[in-house]
Amino acid sequence: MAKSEFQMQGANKPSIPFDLSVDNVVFGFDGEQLQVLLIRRGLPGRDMESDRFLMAVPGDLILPEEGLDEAAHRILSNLTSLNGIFLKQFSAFGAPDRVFAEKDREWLTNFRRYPDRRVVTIGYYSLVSMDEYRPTPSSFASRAEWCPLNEIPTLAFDHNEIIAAGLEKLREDVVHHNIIFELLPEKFTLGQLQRLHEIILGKELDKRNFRKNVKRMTEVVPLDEKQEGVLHKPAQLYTYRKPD
Amino acid sequence: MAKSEFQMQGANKPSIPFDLSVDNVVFGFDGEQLQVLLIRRGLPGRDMESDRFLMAVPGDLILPEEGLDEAAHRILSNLTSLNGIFLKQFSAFGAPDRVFAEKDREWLTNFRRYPDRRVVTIGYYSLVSMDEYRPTPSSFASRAEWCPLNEIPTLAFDHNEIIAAGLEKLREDVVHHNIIFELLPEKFTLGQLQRLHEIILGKELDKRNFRKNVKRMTEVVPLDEKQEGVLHKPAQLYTYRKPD
DNA sequence: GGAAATTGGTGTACTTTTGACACGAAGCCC
DNA sequence: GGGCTTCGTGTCAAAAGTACACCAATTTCC
Repeated sequence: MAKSEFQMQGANKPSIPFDLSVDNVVFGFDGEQLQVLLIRRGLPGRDMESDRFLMAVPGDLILPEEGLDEAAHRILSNLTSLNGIFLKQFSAFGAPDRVFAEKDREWLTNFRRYPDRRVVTIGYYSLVSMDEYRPTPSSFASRAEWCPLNEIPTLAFDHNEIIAAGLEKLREDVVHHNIIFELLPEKFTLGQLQRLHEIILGKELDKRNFRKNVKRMTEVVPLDEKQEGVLHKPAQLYTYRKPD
Repeated sequence: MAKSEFQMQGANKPSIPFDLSVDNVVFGFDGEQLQVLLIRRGLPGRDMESDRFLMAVPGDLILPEEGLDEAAHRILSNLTSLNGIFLKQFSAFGAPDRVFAEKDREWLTNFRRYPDRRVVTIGYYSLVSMDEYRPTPSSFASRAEWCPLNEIPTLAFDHNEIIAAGLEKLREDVVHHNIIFELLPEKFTLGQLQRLHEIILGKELDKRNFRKNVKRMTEVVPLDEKQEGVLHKPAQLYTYRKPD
């Protein structure tokens, strides 16, 4: 029927196809500060010392037959060996020139089959406790390292922007979705919980008021255990029980 | 350099390219209920009565050189003549088979150059006052109509899901981002504002408490005007002044 | 064994916000 | 003028938020 009429109207001009990718902003917490998981691109065991390519958030192209969430998990697992962690889609990034800066050209031509293709990426963020998940690089990651939020260098593509947007979304979600517990070890102290809130929200909180509020949350339950191996009074340990 | 090595590792398997689209969930409010803008697909002035194709949310493929937000505005404008309205990206939808249901096959083969291509779509939602924006169909929309939220038929692709997800996001944003004023005419009464909240949130609110809260919002300012042409006591009109 | 250093853990008084609740006023229609 | 409809207002009690200071438990160092 009217195919040609519609083509004239712009309904299907796109002839240059898109590539689609996923980028994972993984936040980690070590009890002190908030960090982001970055990879150094290269070959594992070979380009360990190379800084020829910019660091990046772990991300890659989506395969033709996988869903978005599925891709995010696979790619994170491929590059960093982190499996089964919480990942949440937060935004798509699609500026037409987002991968075409000069700084990214060499990498693209070496590592992508179609280096001139526009790439739209779906951003996911994640939270993990740094104690419980140790990333180890593989695939095209020669290294996978935690980097403190305020020491992030210039990254590949628009990854600095993506991290900023992920952090903003994280802040929103922490307040409204109890998402913060994904970032803590299974057993945690109220001190850790409070420090984490303070770091994510970027402001200090009153200890007594904070604890008053936590005690009102029935999901946070005290354990029969205390902290060990610390150089001060050991704290009560708590855990988070997900509501049904 | 190592291109072939990486290809072996799956870094760039995708050979089937993706198409990328935008879908706009436009919510409208008429003072009574919440509606969604749907298009009937066909040729304007020709397929007016045809129900051969399912209705859909206004969406289309992104052009090779336009940004995502840009695409969303262009497409909405093309299909419905709605210009310059608030649009906010809320989620990407990328199930591998999302456009391949039987119900959608005929349309795809007629209207898309590559009907077998996987299509990932970026969802945007929008709010408009139905008084101020009257959609008129064009491009491949033969009609553009408001449809009450609870009367939405089975739509094309996964558009029913997209609307549901958009509504959920809208609910979140209404509470935290003063987004609700995009949906009201420039001048509105507190009664309208309250009804709109009630409809979006799906619960009743106490009138006096509601007004107490609104009066604490400095962005909502009373005008020197009253409602006219209503068959009861006319209400004070207010307007919303965006903060800097 | 005692002092210093460090973080853990607790309660009270005040202010602000939330939530429940009922009735007269203003305008239209007849 | 009576009936209908929506507008517009205040109070009280309960809950939540905020500001604030000290002793306790443990390790380390002497």
